[in-house]
Amino acid sequence: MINSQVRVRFAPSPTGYLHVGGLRTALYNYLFARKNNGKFILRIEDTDRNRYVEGAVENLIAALHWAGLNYDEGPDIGGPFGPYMQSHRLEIYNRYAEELISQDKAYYCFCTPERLEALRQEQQRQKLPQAKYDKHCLHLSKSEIEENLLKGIPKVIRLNVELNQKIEFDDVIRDHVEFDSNNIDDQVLIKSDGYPTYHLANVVDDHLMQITHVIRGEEWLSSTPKHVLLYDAFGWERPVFAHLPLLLNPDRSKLSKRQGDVAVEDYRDKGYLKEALINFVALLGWNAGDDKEFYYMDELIEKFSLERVNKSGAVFDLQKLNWLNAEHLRKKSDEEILSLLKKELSNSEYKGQFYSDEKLLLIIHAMKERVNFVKDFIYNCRYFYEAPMEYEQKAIEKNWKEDTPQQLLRLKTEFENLVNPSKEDFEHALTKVAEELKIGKGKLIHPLRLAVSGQSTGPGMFDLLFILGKDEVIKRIESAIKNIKSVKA
RNA sequence: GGCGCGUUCGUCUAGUGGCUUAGGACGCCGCCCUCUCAAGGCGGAGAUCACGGGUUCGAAUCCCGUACGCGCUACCA
Repeated sequence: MINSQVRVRFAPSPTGYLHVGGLRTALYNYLFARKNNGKFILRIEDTDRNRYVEGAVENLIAALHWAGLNYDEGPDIGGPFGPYMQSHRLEIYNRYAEELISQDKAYYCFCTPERLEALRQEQQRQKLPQAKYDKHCLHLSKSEIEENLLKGIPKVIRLNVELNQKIEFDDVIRDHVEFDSNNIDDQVLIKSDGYPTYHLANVVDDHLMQITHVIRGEEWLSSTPKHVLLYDAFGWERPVFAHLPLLLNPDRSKLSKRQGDVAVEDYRDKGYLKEALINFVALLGWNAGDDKEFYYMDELIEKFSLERVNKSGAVFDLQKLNWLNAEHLRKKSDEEILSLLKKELSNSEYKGQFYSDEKLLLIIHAMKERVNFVKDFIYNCRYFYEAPMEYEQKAIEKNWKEDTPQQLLRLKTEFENLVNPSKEDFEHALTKVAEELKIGKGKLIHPLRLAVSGQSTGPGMFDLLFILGKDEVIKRIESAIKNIKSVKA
């Protein structure tokens, strides 16, 4: 072990999308691998034929790539220990299961689902503390087994769990954990369709792929004794185990679809930045021990350690994610945001229109401190892209008074005299009007803002006017004056 | 039911026997800045550290018990 390289894997079953809990598991594996100059492997655990979902693997891979969790070996890129899709490794599992049988550490079981069901019911009726298979087929004679096999009676292969054994293992996160083998069922290893169960496939592959650290969700803690038994039965060295705390709904149940979005794709489509999602999810169950909350991937790699992972579940709090998203967005350069904004625009109702990079950059600069998402650069300030169709009702009542049309008219003529006005020119013009009318600048700014943007909030007045440009400003003042008359009539 | 794991402000968490009148962050509230909204700055409310016993001069921190929550208990992963 001293010289062995760290090798970890993310081993999802392809359910159709990448769960955010899965994203965090993948992230911790990734961080641990990168931190230790190890390898990060993607392995698809598709051993349940009933759960086959078209395109699921492709989705999973796309989500992982989007998040920046690039693996060193995997189904699409191969590697020295492939194939990385369990459904392509069936012979391997069967070979190892047979090996166990030859050593009496596993056995064929021909029991029908009906008998199993009846057994379960009987055990329940007797209120036995634990429902387990009764090892009926363990006691079949050699000839009976031969005969059943020859007849082609459906069979499974079960692990032969010895009674009265103490099974113990160490977990980086949970410390020492102990189980009594009397509580452990003779787990099915190979199903009647010839596919392995998770337990066998997982252990065999982790060994064959030379996985050194098994970092997975806490839901696997209870099955770890079965895995430990398998490692021991094969005479293989156990990996280091690290069982991660679960991600929870606000009501503290396991994070589920019912109570919100759980797919990484959902968050991506809602406009969350991958940097923010990664940052957020990394902090759900781990921290460096200091007050730092804002991280980029390379800093996470540098600081990460399994020892500092928490034991208890963490609620997925959208408000904090939103804050992190805004933080990450603000930290981006205007040029970086520009390309994100252009992509967003090409998917918006404004996709046919042309907006120069110059103008877009001005919008970005003006709005950067006021947005949480890239799409807010469009929908929080539509007035940059089109003249207002209507005016905020509350703001009309507050800002548009009897003398507003006159004042706007006065501003309009003043603006008309400007030649290629800068932001400052607009400001001087407005100041001049305010002085002439003997009123505060605010008295002009608020009605003007409403006239020109339809809203009562936004970036600084003169930034707004400058970005819109003289001609557009004048046009909007004119139509606002008309609207005031009809509104106030 | 059985087995396992967990339990510090609403949420994410710091804390590994004295530095703690339990610190930070999100959210909330207030003030400042200010043409609005943000951002930023300052401040506030918010946790008898689940509960009960021990150990100790001293416990959120160690031990035991209880409660509650979650996970597993499939030829699902």
